[in-house]
Amino acid sequence: MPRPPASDTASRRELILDASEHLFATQGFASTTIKQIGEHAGVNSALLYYYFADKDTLYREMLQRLIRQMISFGMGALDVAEPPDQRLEGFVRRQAGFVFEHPNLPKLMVREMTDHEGARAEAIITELAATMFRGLCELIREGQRAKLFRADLRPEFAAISTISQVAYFAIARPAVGILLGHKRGHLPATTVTDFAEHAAKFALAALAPARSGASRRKAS
Amino acid sequence: MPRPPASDTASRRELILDASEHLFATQGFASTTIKQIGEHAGVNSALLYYYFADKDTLYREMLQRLIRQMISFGMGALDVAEPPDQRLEGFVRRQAGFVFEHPNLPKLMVREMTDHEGARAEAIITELAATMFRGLCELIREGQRAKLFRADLRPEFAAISTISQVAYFAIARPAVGILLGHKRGHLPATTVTDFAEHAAKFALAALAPARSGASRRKAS
DNA sequence: GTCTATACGGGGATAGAC
DNA sequence: GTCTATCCCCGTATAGAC
Repeated sequence: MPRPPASDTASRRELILDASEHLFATQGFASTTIKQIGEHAGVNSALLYYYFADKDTLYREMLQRLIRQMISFGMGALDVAEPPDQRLEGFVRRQAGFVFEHPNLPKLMVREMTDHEGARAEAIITELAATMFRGLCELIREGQRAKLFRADLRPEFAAISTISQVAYFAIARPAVGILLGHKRGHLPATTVTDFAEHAAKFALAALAPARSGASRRKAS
Repeated sequence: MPRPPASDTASRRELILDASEHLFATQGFASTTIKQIGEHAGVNSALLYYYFADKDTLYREMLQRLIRQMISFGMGALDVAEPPDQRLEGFVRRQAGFVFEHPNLPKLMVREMTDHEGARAEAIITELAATMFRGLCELIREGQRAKLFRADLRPEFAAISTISQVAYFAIARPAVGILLGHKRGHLPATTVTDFAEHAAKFALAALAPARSGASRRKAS
């Protein structure tokens, strides 16, 4: 029974995926070398070719693993029994939580877009469209039917605007720090949570009916 | 495709910058080779080393040229004699116009963020912060003082939320196409302009006072 | 399964002719 | 200023020992 040393519970394969996720995210596909990944994972670089056909296959498997995680996490905020406005607020918070706990995700997604026009991630994005994005659009439609949200916004566009705030903040984080007047690279942790709260509020305000008769609890 | 043989007007140097802008934006720094740039520019690749010290210097000069263009363009929407809400709407439209006419810009900015945490673009982003971003924040503050905008949003955060919509749409364009249910890569041109209009409306709705009636806000 | 050693090609950069 | 030719490193991927 081939058992790795007690120190690493994770299989070598998982270690390789972990290391490649980090390196591909921070350096990009082309700049990351097989040898670097092996070094980071603590295995010999030739071993990568035992588990994965080539560099590209390794990349795809890594990406798929990560996005699956995000989808299951994001759906958790949509599948709850709460009114649409609360669910939307919860979704934005949850999006922020995930993105800032997994900074690799926005980086990798963005690289996909710019490097290949999303070609390598098409299947995954389609999955995303059918689950999380569709759920968010439905939520907005539901709020519109309930007169909680204004009806003169296209739900899909409103969904993109909602998502975009936290997504952009995460992607452009280094620039955001500078824009907000901080020293390079060091954005206080409170700013991040503050912005998540702001983003939820901003989206809800934009969606609120022009005549603000509708119920706005939030008496905290 | 290579440019036509050196038309007298554009210097070889400019041709090289043009080609590198396109290639760095679409392929990234590491994946773009000196030889490709030379080919695209219609000059011999060794000539790049006559005009630029090395690949990195070429990259920086290219980036600086592009961002200067954007700043001067963006400021045009802020320096007009109109009420804040109209100026904000104009700004978003102009941002969209520039970004979709210069698709290289969002790609390069995003690469900067992910590749080097913005390190190579720090000076330029600082410039951006001091001009365009500051202008946008001022605009929002002015609207707040004039009671046109709600006062319980941090101007800097509201500015980021405003910018983020179009920026994210441009960055994630391939994914956005899929999310909206189109065939891969082919987002109708009308969708782009429609979204720009939506983004301006969304931001103005979010900034609109909750209800001008005398309801006093709780201090939070 | 995991390692050592190496082939093979490609890319950045330089020398030097014109 | 612009080109031809070339050096040399480094990265992917494979062969094969253990």
